[in-house]
Amino acid sequence: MLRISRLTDYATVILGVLAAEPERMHTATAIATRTRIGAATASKLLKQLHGAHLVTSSRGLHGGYRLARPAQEISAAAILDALEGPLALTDCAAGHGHCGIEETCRVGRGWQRLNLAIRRSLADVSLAQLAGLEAEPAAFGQPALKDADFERP
Amino acid sequence: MLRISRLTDYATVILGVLAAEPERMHTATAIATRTRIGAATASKLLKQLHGAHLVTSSRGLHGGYRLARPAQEISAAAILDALEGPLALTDCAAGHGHCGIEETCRVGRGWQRLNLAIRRSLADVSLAQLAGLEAEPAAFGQPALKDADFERP
DNA sequence: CACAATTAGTACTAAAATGGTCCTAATGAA
DNA sequence: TTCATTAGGACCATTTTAGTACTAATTGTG
Repeated sequence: MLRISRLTDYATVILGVLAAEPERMHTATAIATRTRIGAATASKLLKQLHGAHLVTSSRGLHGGYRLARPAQEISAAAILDALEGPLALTDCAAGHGHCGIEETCRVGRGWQRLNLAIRRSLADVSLAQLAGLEAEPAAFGQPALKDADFERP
Repeated sequence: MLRISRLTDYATVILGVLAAEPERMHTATAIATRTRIGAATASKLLKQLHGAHLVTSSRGLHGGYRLARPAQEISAAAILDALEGPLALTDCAAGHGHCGIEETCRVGRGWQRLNLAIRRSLADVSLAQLAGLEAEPAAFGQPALKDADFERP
């Protein structure tokens, strides 16, 4: 029910560990033991995060992973995108049209707007905040839902 | 990826049909043919919606379903709740503690806050808006994310 | 009353996503 | 060279999701 997958949750935990010591290299197994996530799973996640350019890697002895940029500059939306692909509340919202269902388009547009609103919320939260590393609350308070979202064309 | 299930989408379409003619009774099969959703599926969904008190039903000849309250008073959150249970972005957010994973609690709290923000967005959108029945945009613009959400205790 | 239309409830099945593991290759520092 | 390490697959078990089917209960109408 509108939940992120467990793997995405894990990934956030992993990123949190990396964010706590951004300068050091962290091996996949070290992270795995530290977070108590299965080694193979942690490794897979790190690979995905690397593919999404959220972490950098280096192989060989003394290799490992590191955050690609400061935790303040990694948004929850970016993490979601990396792990679960672009946010799309519904099939219709994902594009391709062709719902085959009458009236869906009307409803579908509604979901798409909600989509946008949620995405804004996600974009406004950084890894630093998610992981509880931020000392002070960031400059929030922008409406996630804007009037324009529900104006009729 | 943070998507509602297809059935929930269907349910919204069905509710949209009911909302378009709130005074009439609509039989499950009529709705099914009108929306091109499978009859058995539509019927199952209507039963669920009835269980959640979003529609009222009456059996027998000339029976059918009807919206339980005006479309303006049915929120997207209520629909989500009816079809997919209470919103919980992560397992941890759903309660029961015992993540077994170190550090998760810190991260988990972050997700919970996002949870709240998203839920606010969902609560602020009515079926009437989702289905495109609202003549004018509602009084939106309240921040879905509030500063307080990310203040550290 | 008897019938037909209609919802209620439950059980079942097929398909897809999810979570997790394992293996082999490539890499790079000591 | 050697060994710790990431890269990239393939693979499988489990759960969730979507959809169907069947039977019972209810109620207006002739």
